[in-house]
Amino acid sequence: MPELPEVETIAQRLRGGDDRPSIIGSSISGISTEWPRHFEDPPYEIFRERIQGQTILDVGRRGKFLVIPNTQATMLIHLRMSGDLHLELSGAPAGRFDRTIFQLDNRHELRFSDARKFGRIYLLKEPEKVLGKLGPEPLAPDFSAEQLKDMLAVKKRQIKPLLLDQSFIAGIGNIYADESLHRARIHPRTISNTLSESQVAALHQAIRDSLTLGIQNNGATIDWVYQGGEYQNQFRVVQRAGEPCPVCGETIERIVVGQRGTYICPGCQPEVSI
DNA sequence: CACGAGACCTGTTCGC
DNA sequence: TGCGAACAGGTCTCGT
Repeated sequence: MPELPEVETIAQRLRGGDDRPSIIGSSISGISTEWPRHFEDPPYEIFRERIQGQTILDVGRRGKFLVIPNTQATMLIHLRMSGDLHLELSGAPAGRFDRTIFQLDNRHELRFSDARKFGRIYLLKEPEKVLGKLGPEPLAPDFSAEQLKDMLAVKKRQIKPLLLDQSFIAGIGNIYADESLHRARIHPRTISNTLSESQVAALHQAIRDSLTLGIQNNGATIDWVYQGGEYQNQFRVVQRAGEPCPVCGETIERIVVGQRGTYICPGCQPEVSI
């Protein structure tokens, strides 16, 4: 489910306000899991001991990680493909895929729902050990087209898989990569260091626009996994194979790039022959 | 360094 | 209706 806008939406929801309870300020009284492999570092039994009694101080986001500092350390949660986090009253009926549950001292539970069990949880004194491997935040005010140009220039990779590389730039996933490349009129197989300066500027703008729109729409709901987002209604190419491109009218195609399903408009995004 | 294949998991949807 | 194949918003590791 989650790319940057979806994770940002979840972080905002967990911060509460607006009739919604917050996890900030509550303490974790216990945890339970049916999938101990959620716990990457430290392993479950140690995690369980260390998290006991910790007070949650904040909920933030870095790339696709939820960043949850507490009294003694920082918890990181990565939702991978099918994860979701939601706050429920203790005793509320369990969801089908609720696999790890944090009991809070405010009569609520933080539930990690994860159909495919790919999600991972960390509790680290030094979260930079994990977060430090991430590339820049695409929505940071100081992330400039100039910086992107320099980053692209030193790589010789297909642009789409490069955008999906979290050490290159953080937070972009399959959907926002496709939407961004369509907005920027760039074919996903274009080699990064062959992009013109104007293409790079367009890509920079397109990435920020699509991510911002995603956040403004509470993310995208595509299938049964994640609910509550509306951005899917504004997709230009994703999941629209066979439909006319909203920009030029050509028929949208689904291809495969870097082993990922990829949507393009062949009119707007001509493949550059090398 | 760059890339493809295969793993990790389970659920839904598609095609015959 | 039934059944296997294909597909899914992510990332890691291995081999070339």
